[in-house]
Amino acid sequence: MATRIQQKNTAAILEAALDVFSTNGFRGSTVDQIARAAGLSKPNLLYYFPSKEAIHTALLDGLLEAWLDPLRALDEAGEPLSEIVGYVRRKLEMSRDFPRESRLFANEIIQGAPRIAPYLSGELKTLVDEKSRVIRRWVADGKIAPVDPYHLFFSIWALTQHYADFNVQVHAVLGSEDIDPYPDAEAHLELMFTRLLRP
Amino acid sequence: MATRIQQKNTAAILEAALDVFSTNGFRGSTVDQIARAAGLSKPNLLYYFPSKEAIHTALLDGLLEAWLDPLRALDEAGEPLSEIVGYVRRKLEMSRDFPRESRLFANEIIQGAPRIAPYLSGELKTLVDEKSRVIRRWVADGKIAPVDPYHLFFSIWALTQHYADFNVQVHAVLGSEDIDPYPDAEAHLELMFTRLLRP
Amino acid sequence: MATRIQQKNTAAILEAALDVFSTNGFRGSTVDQIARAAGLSKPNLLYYFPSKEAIHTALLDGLLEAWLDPLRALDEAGEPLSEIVGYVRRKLEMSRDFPRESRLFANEIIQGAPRIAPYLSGELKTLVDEKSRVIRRWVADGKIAPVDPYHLFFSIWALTQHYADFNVQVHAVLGSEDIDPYPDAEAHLELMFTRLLRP
Amino acid sequence: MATRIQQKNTAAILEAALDVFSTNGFRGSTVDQIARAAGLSKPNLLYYFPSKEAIHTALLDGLLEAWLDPLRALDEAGEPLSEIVGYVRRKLEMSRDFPRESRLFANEIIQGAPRIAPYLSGELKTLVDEKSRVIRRWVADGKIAPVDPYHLFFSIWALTQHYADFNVQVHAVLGSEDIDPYPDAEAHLELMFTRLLRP
DNA sequence: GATGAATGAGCCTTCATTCAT
DNA sequence: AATGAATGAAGGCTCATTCAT
Repeated sequence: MATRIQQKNTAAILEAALDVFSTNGFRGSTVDQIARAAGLSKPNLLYYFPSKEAIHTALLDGLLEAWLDPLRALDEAGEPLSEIVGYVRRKLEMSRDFPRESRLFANEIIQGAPRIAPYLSGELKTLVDEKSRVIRRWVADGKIAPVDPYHLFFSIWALTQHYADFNVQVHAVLGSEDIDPYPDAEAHLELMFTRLLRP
Repeated sequence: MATRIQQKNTAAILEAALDVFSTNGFRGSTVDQIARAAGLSKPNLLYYFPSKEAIHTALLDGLLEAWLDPLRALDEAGEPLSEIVGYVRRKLEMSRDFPRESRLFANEIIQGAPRIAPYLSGELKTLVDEKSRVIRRWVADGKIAPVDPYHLFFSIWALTQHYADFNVQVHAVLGSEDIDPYPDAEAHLELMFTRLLRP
Repeated sequence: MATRIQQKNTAAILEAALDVFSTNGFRGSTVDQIARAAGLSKPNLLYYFPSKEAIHTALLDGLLEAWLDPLRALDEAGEPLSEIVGYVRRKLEMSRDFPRESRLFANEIIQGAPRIAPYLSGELKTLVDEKSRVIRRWVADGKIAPVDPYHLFFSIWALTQHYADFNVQVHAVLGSEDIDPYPDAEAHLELMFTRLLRP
Repeated sequence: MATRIQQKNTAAILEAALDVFSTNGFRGSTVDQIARAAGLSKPNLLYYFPSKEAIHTALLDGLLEAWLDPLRALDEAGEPLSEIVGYVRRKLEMSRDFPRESRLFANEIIQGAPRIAPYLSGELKTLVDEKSRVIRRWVADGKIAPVDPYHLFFSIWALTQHYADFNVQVHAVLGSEDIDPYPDAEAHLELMFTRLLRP
């Protein structure tokens, strides 16, 4: 059972590591950076996690655990269009509220998914296949316009995660750090998917 | 004036570096890796480029130079919808034909654009602003449905680059390395933007 | 006065340390290994012994104390040949019953005796010199064949300790872990020294 | 093909490493020590050998290669007693001329032979078994006194290597660093084996 | 007596870069 | 134009020891 201090420090480390890993990638990050950000000495940090890799793994594990929740919530029994738009909205909220997690994930994928390949073709694919069947049924039933479910999901992921992963570019184009792009993004994405899918 | 050998080696280095940097990121790549991939010794490589950073910069400079071409080609005088869909198609082709360049760019942006921030708020923003005015005019003229030009561009970038940057995930979901996602992707994206923009 | 627990823990530490030091050497052993083997936490172990070095010293002190007993027992008044063969037998029994102690000692000597040099040229040499005089007297009296006492002792130590120190090699050559080499060893050594010394 | 400098530095490293490893054991030795002893910087040393382990392995490989030569030379066709005494003499010469190699080997064996166990039950045992058959034949033919060949070899190894491995103790007992124990040792060992084996 | 927490020093190794040829 | 040799500066990790409770 973890003591108070353990909980506090473990949390501080993961928080710091998320910051560091998500902006610098795994190899670009140093244990020292993380330790400093967590307010610990390097050996003290390694007292809680056996290695740099272990911290990264812990972070990814925690992330992947929650990563699919928005998709899981897509309900076959619901109204098709609003179910899908709801999924888009939830994904966009995740980008807004957990941009570092999104970048951590993006870093992994772009670099060839060395650590999470099994997850992609395992859990992820299984769930996507399951929900794809739902989409196909809705299409077959004429409840939404015909669409390739896989590419539908790719669209949703691409469009929502973009606001987290490419956030620097988004702000550069919008012309200011202070503009919150999410309200407009939400309206825009809702429009896109509504137009695409309305039967 | 560059000799034949100089040209050949410089090209080999940039080709090798693109491979290495795009999959490992800047810090994750070593000069040794690049030298080996280029078939040169490490000191010889550094005879052509003064530093690791310089190779990376050269690569980015070359990339950014061409990066905006598809957007530049968007012609105010053309037919609005097919101009935009044409832009989407060109960007998607770039993802298909130059996925490493796309990942190189993505790596930079995700990591906070330390080296290309000026480009983003300079050249890029200028061009985007210019083309945004075109979009707005088309909207004002009733030639396309109302849309926020910035978020329109974000959509195009997100959707097209996704197939290059997240290619590992795309293939994992599709279930095979051998499937070419681009034909379906093109149809899907064309549909999306047509539905979105048709007045 | 040491409590029951103190005695128990001190003993457990020394027992564990003997195990660890004798197979890994001083530098090759870690306090953690010893603590784990003793069933104690690291700080608790250091409550009983102030340092790693102190444990090692305690072990060596205890060992050296008993190390010379077999030689001390060599009795001038006894029958020369059987006195010497008796000494050989006792040393061989020590190898059989206390192989770890033998390896601890061997490790020290091989590495230049950094910690026990004084003992070697002190206690050990004094006793060896004393017993050498006995041997020389027996030779002079024609009770055993002429032999250099120093090299006689070297022979005895080398031959008997070999079965403890090189035990891995002995078993590899004999072809099995399960063979007990000591009965044959004893016969062999008795033969060697009898043949050597019989007048 | 190795250049002049390579040969020189590789040799210097192995020489230095032999010194350091044979007195401190593997774990007790640091790359820094070896580098300093070889007159190189630490990274420069690692330019020649990829790791500390590799240096150690190179040393052991070279050693084991030559380690069995004296035994291989034991000739079935020769005069039995002088063949065996000749073997003893050659082993003793190796102790005198290559004491560090002997201690390197001893360190390995005492610590459980983690790196050379295969050698012991492979090459070594094979050769020992072969030569044991020779010994047994000589015994059967009445050319030497009955003796267990395995324990005969153990005796030879123990007695000869002792002068290298326990050399500190030998000198402490003899009372001076300046005494050369080998002449007396040779006479003593010759006597031992002659008495033991003369039919 | 005992333990969770912490750390300074050190160790092996990597790497971008420089030097000499 | 090319390469073998060399190095300073880090980086990940270990470890004996100390601190606080």
